[in-house]
Amino acid sequence: MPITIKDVAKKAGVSPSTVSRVLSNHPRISKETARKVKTIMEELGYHQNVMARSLVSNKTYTLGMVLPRPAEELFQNHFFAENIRGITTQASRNGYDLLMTAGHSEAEELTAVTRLVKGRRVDGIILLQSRRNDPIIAFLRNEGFPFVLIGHSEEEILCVDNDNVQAAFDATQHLIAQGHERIGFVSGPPHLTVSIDRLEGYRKAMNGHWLPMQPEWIVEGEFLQESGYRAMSYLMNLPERPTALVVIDDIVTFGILRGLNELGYRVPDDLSLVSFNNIALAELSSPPLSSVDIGIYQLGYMASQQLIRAIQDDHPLPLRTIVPHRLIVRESSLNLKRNWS
Amino acid sequence: MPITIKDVAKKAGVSPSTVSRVLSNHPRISKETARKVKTIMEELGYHQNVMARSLVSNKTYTLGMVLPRPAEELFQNHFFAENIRGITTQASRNGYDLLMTAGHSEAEELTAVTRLVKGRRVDGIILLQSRRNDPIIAFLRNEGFPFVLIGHSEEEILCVDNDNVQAAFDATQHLIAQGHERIGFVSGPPHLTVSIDRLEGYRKAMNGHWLPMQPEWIVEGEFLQESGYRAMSYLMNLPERPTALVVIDDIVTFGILRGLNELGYRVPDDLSLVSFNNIALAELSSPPLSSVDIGIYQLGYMASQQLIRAIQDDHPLPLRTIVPHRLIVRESSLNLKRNWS
DNA sequence: GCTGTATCCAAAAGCGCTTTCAATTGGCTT
DNA sequence: AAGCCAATTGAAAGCGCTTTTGGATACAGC
Repeated sequence: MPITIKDVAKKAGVSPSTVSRVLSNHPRISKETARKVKTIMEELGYHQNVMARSLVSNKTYTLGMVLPRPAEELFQNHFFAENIRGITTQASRNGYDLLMTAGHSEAEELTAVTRLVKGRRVDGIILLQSRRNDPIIAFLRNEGFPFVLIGHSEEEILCVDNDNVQAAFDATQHLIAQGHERIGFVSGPPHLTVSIDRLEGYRKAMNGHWLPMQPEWIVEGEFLQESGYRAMSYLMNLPERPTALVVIDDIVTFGILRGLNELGYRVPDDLSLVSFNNIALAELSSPPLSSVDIGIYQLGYMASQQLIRAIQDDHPLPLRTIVPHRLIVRESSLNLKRNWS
Repeated sequence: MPITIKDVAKKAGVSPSTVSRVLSNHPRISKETARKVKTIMEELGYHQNVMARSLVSNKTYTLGMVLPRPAEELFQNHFFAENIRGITTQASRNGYDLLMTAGHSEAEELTAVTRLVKGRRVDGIILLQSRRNDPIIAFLRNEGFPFVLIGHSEEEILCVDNDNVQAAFDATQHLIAQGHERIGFVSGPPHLTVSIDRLEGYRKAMNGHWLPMQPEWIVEGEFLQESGYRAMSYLMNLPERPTALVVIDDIVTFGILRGLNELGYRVPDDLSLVSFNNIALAELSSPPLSSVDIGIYQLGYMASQQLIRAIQDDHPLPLRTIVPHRLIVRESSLNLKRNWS
């Protein structure tokens, strides 16, 4: 039988309401009473029943999240783990926990979110991926329920994202600074905003330096190793091939790297490479990859923060939060002789 | 104002208790009434308030978990993501959700767990790592609160783990089958059970085939790339060096691989490698690594399952669940000429 | 016709907490 | 001394649900 505020109240010789007020640091309670009650709580080992509090206050101090379905494994894993870390850190700093639920199909995901929202299980929802016309977003908007999207959206919703145009611009700029003039771009699926934005950043940088852009230097693919492999063999067989590549994702670069290895080309001597996301592996590959760190931890951190703000005050927030990126230069894009220590 | 069972009851012309019974599929309710009530619930868009139910039934249908603090990044990320996937899949299949909370120090972790347990926030706890004399384990045992540990423990608690002796035996056996006789073992920190167990498996396999074991072929280190690098340079400088290695962790193998690369050795021709955990990267490296898949997803899955069983029925369960491993043979241990397709 | 026994449902208590409303006190003013 | 205000606390209602208890109805057996 757990200890309740009644037990504390009785022992302290006050009413349950007083104990409750002590719990929530109510201002109109005398210091003396507060201290006395707190002592008794310690003594009795009292702990607040969260459910009961939630029921009456209609607040759960919990953020909800639907587990993303397995997608591009490697990046996803890294992204997911880092992201969660950011989310929970900021959440727990504000007294919130994170509730996760799984959905193995789009329909199930919606059901799960509905259950969380309608069942008053959480105070807000964090969304990790958005599809076009996402029914979950539609549902949440319709309910007027607080939520934040980590990623890009055209819609008028709270979201946290990177400036991908600028990121690609920076990456390209870096290659240009290393003396490259023939720079290619290995993109992802062309309908994704991230592909579009990064391509634009690449274009901007190239144009800014009056560098020619051959259409055949721009290749589209998936976020897969194979895509990189294929792009590599295509590009290296061009009569006038690029000396450097900006690549949409580290995974794709691994494919390129593997292909180059097989063909006996060396990185960065024969081809310099810069890609995106700076997964842990980027540092471990040989040579280590230059990569744009998109601040995954911070994406989670900011999302959590913005969501909690949205929950707590009704002031309209700036809808879009941009998390800064950072180009991490490693050997794959350095115009130096390799220098293994 | 959300719709409650009272609203449903009124509209259906029954009492709230009847609605409640319909919700929980109480047997003593007529099919007809049940159908009628369910129709009304649909109509009104009723959803059960989870908090209220939890309050009275003293069940939350939630499992709790403390986020591991950042450790060996790469493996952790992979492990964590896969693990969570396993946990939530099985949990949601049983109508449970997963609540995560963060602790940035050991003390904070304990506080967090206390809050979950004493605040009746969750029905059980999943622990991801165990230290010697883990205060969290002590606390949970003391409370008699259901929990499961993913990993090894000497104590009499519910846990889910691999058979690491057998796994190492299999890995070594495989190398022997490939014709190797001089096989080394690159271990992890010597006080960890996982290191001890895997070393034992290696020994068993070697002894089983009457193969000599040089003490200098056994090297201890950390779960770090650098450890592999160092082990490699040590081993390759031995007068009688091994032709194959069993390595405690894929990350360590990456270090070995990098070192070998620098020195111009080739894998598997000059040195064959088998390691553990089969992280996503193992497949992507060149050459792809042979690795023992320890079934991370299933570790989570089983942990979730065992915990829910422990929560739901009081029957004593088998304390230890062993998740099967599987050796994935890739090029790093194949005694063939490399054959890139 | 009366009791027995199923079956189905309603009434009401209560889970542990917050919060409104009112009561009590002591110190000040007039 | 009466009145008033502020500060502090208590009583009680109620959040939405489950569950116990018992009432109503129907039908069988005596």
